[in-house]
Formats: sequence, structure tokens, C-alpha cells
Amino acid sequence: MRVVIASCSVDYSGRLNAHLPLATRLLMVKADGSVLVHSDGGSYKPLNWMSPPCRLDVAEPSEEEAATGVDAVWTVQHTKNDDRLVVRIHEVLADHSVDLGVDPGLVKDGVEAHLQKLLAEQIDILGPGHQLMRREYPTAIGPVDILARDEDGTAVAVEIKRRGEIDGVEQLTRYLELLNRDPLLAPVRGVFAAQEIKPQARVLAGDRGIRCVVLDYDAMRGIDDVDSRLF
Amino acid sequence: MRVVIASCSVDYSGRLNAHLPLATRLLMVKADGSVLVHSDGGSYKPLNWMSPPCRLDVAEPSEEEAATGVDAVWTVQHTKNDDRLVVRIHEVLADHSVDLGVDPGLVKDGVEAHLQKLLAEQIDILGPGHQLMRREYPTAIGPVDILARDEDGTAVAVEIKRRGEIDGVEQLTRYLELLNRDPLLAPVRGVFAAQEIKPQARVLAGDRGIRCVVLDYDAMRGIDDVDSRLF
DNA sequence: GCCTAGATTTCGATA
DNA sequence: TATCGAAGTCTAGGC
Repeated sequence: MRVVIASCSVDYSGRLNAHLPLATRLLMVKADGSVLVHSDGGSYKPLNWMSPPCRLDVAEPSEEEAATGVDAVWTVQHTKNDDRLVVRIHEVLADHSVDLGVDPGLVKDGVEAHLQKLLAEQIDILGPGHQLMRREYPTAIGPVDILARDEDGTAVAVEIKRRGEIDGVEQLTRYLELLNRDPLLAPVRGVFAAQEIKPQARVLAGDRGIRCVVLDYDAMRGIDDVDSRLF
Repeated sequence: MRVVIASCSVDYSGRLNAHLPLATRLLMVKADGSVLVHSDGGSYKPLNWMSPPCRLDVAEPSEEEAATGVDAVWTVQHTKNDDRLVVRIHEVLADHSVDLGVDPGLVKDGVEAHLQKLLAEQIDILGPGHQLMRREYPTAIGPVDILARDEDGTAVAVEIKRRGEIDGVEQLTRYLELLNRDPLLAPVRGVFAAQEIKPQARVLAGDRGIRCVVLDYDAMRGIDDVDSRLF
């Protein structure tokens, strides 16, 4: 890993063209040759970058470039396509190299999969008398998150999202269309379950006869913990 | 901007919980207090981070922590929610601070908007005799990219994407449903236009009677240049 | 300010 | 290897 702080201008060409005027920025060169151009703000996304696999070449500036104060020209060329990043370095304020080694990596916990597991275990959140048929019920266009039966024995297809938005309702609609063609299952009701459901999604779901259920993740996790302690 | 290279362990808690074991990493502290934890690989996305607005506090380690080699504890607390990043610093290899000032920002060119403009100018790409009605034709659920008439005078609603995927077809379907309720427009045909159309999107479009058109951006831009030179 | 759609999205799982 | 869905997505544009 090499970190350079320098005044520079940057040009990217590839899927689009983009230009950064001359200013002082942080340049990060990773071991795989990828380059990140960061300013002192924004978010974690760099102003400009080149993803691996790519190759960094450092060259002398042309006379023309040198006349405008360019000290070096970095060309970062993607190995598999025409994406190219050109960094024209004017003044270098700092230049550090360090060997970081391979990172042991991130350990994550608690996403949509967890919601699905918890809801499968606590299926009566959908209403008393509900029975789980199975998780990840396979269909031709992909698996339905949860398939259950309500107290009357009617099949219920559940789509789970962390944030319920309009495309989640569309997805569930496609599943319902398909499932309702199966005479062994039909009629199948739809339930859209999420920690948070956007108003537009709620309206669309209502319009299609799909029930919305807001999931309380902390409460579900709490019950899960209590259950776990019983064993 | 402050750049620290140090061996550290990192814990994030918020929308999920995540942990990074002890390793040497690059820590970037931006002027707004946001923190990025980078390893020597991956892409531009940090291993872990805290977005602004947030607050960084540096504290002495507890006795317990000190015994395991912790030299300092950084706590980065988001200002508006419970998200928190805790960085336990073991050994500092480098620590640089520099004032970058405000970045003049990125100048972009050539995205979906450009495709829309070009297609509006070269509407006969849809077929000879097509006439542009208008770009960004407003509907209750949002603007349709392009509304045109074909050689027979039939209305055509065009949805434009850089990459045509299934949700683009869904979007166009919703527009068509709405537009076909308007007696002044109906019947309205649908055209899904993109630089690249994914197979699943193509199948769904076919199933709904929507025509797919692949756009050659370079060719369209070339014609545009030629046109420009004529004036 | 909230909400929606796009992104040089990135990233991971799966067929 | 392509494809598809999720992301602590982020970000810009409307309303």
C-alpha cells in the first residue's frame, strides 16, 4: 500500500468520462495496482478510482504538461477493458509505502437472512395458527422466502425485506402469479414483511391484495434469545 | 485529513454488527469526522467506516485492553443514530495530517441522460417514420423517458437504461398500464431501449409485448458529432 | 426534508 | 463464469 498526498488533476475515461480539476488530494495505491483518489469529504466513495485488475505506469510529463506544472503522469489502465485513469501529479506533499499483508477480513452478523430465519421460527407473527411449510420455496423464477399456511390452511407466500420498497412488492407479485397457477397450492395469499415499509410500497401492496407486516427485529431477536436459553 | 497506518481491531455496531480482527490497516479521518478503514485490497469500499455526521473521540484503553496491547481506543459515534465504530489501536506505524481544503468536485459526462438526449434526436432508431412527442413525459407515477409516435401514429412509450434489467421492464409496464388508460393516447406500445439488455429482462419484455431495442452509444454519439459539425 | 431512481455502483451467492 | 439480489449501499434530483 502506497499513500501519496499531492496536488493533481485526474481524468477518467471508460463507462463515462470524468474530470477532476487541480487540487490537493489523497492517492491510495493498493497492492493489486488499484488506485483511489480521495478528497477531504464526501463519504467512503472516492472521487475517482480504478478497480483491479489494472496496471499503474508512471511517466515523465510531456513538455506541454511540464510547462503547466505537471511533475509526473500516472496512467492506470484496466487489464480487461478500456477503462483508464490518468493522474497528473503537480506537487507531492507526502509519499508513504507500507506492507499491510493480507487482511483477515470482516465478520458480519444480522441481515435479511437472519430476519428470514427468525420469522420462520416465529411464524405466528403472521397471525395465530400459522404453520411454516418451508423456507426458500423454489419456483421457476427463484425461491420464495417463506411459504406457510394460515389457520384455515390457505397457502401464504411471504417476501421478506429489511426495507420494503416497491420492487419487493413487484417481486412478490410475480411469485404469486406463478404459485397461483399450481392447483395444489392455489389460492395463495401474499404477505410483504419488512422492518420498514415505504408508503408507495404499502399502497401498491394494498392495491394487489397483499398484506403488509412490519417486523420488529429487536423483539424477534429477543424472543429468539429467550428460546435459546431454554435449551 | 488525517492518515494513520496502524495495527488495530475494529468493531461496528448499528444496522448490523461486524468485527475486524487485529491487523495492520490504513485509517483515514476526514475533516467532517468520518472514518474509513482500508486494507491493501478489495475495491474502493473500505472494510469498515463511519459516515458523517459523526464524532470521533480518542480515549485511553481500559486496563484489560491495555493488557492485550491496546494503545488507544477511537470511538466514532454517528450523530443521528446509534451507529458506532470502535477502533482499538495497537501500534502506530505512521500518522500524517494535512489540510486538503474543499475539493472543486467531479465533472461527469455521458450517462443515461445523454442516451436519452441522443435517442430523442435520432428517434428514427426506433424505426423509420417515428416522431418525437416529448422527453420526460409526466405521469402520476413519474416521467416516461420518451413518448413518440410510430409511422402509423400509434403512441410509443420508451424506457431507456444503460443496462436493461428486469426492474426496468417492470417500470415500463407500470407506465404503459397508466398511459393506456388515457383515451387520447391509447393504445400505447412499449419499447425498452438500452445499451445492453439482460436475457431475463428480454424474456419478460417479450412476454408483455414490449419491444427491445439495443442502443449503440458510440454510433449514436458519432452521428451526433457529425450533426454538430453541420452547424 | 423525504422519496425515488441511478451508479464507473460493489459484493456475495448460485446455477 | 454469468446472473441475480442485497447493501451499514451512496448520491443527486424532484417535490
